[in-house]
Amino acid sequence: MSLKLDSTGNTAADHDGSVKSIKRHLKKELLTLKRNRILEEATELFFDQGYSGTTVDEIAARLQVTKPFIYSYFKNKEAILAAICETGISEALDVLRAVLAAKGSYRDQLIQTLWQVGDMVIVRQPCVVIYTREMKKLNPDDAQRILSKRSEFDQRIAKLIDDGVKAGEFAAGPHAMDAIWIGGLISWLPVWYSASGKLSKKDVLFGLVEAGLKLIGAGQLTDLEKAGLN
Amino acid sequence: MSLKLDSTGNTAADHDGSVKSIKRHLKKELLTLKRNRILEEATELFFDQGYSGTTVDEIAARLQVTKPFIYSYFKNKEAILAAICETGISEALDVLRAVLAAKGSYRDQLIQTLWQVGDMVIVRQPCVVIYTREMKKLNPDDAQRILSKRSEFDQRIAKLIDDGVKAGEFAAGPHAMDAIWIGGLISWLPVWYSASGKLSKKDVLFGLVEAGLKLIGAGQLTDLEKAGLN
DNA sequence: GACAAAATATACTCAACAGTAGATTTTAAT
DNA sequence: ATTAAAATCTACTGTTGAGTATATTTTGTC
Repeated sequence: MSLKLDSTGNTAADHDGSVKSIKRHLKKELLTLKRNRILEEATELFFDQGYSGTTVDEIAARLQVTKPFIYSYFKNKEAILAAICETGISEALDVLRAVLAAKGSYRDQLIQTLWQVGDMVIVRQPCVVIYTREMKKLNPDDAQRILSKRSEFDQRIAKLIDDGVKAGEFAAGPHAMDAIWIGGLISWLPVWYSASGKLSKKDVLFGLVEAGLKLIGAGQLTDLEKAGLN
Repeated sequence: MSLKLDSTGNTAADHDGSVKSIKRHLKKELLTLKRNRILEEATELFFDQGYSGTTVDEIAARLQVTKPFIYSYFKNKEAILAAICETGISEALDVLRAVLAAKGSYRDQLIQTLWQVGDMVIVRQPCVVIYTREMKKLNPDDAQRILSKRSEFDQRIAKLIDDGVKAGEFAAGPHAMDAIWIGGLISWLPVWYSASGKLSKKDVLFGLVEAGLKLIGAGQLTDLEKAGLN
């Protein structure tokens, strides 16, 4: 039958015979909703069973739908994987851009970056884990596109550190690898988070920010700064 | 034809018609050698392409051998995976036991543990990575056996910390999670190591030891201690 | 309510791959 | 040299799963 949508039901409908444009709009929304539901279920399955260990039929079954349905939204199985992998990177990049666009000291920008991106990574944990695990199974085009976003991320962090050093906010010294280390810290957050199992998201994020600051020699997190993070 | 052995050739043969027991012995050695070569190639392939992404025929081809050959050494594909996964844990446990058996202060034992186990983990990188990636594909029996070794590892570390605290060598306080954190540090070493790509094994190991010491509040690594590590 | 178009399902194809039965070669001892 | 046993291969089976051609249902429009 029809695709199993979110538990929110959404029986809502503006029933008057209103203009086409509205209907078109609704339709488009429906399409992306369905696409997203496919990605949600696929993400959960890939996360639990791995990419190769998951069949397209399984994804379909979860949605109470059949295989060709999936194939009308994605060219092939690998396209689903690519979409999932891209989600994590894209959102991280969006968050980073937003943080860097806001004004503030470099120190503040770094703190915010770690906190916000860290938060996003924890929330999108499965995407990030799937990406690191299954990267090698992407076709070259997808791999390239995603990798270039990943590079932009690293470069922006490197520039932030560089600017901060020039402005005298961070300790001078060789920072060549720091951006990579910070990227690493963030990437491995999901593992730390789920491995410990007991720490709250907030605690983990505070830990991340403090580690990041130590890494580039920007000192401890002050109580005031702590209070500013929610 | 015959199994492609190590590049060392090994045409050596004590040619005299010596006693059976020697021949028997040689034969047994050959068997384990072959088994190990299968594991070596499988490890490389699983590491690069994942477990599901690797066929038994591929493993056979690498050894210039056929599939039934493999199946005469392993019950099935999953048994190969289990053997690989077990290698990492078993060797880590061996190293840990040896370190803990040697006398020395608790502080020294911790330093040695981190250094030696860390070294082993870097060397056996692929096994460790494969284990963390493919764990879920093991059958319950294998998973249980391996997990119990993993537990013994964690418990011994926990005990080391505990003893060290009681002896006043480590800072008192809640250490409930520290063993897990240390286990985590060690587990993620391969990723840090290969991700950075530029750091030497030694540098990474020094970093590990220092992180471990900080974690349990045992202070910095002294120059003397550094000198003692090779 | 009829009809075109869109959405979704049924029922298949084809290839890849784990695992095996039985033939063939190699080894080692007499 | 002969022969039994061990080692290894050839050639197969059965299944699974990605991807698709075609039928059916649903939706929207007149």
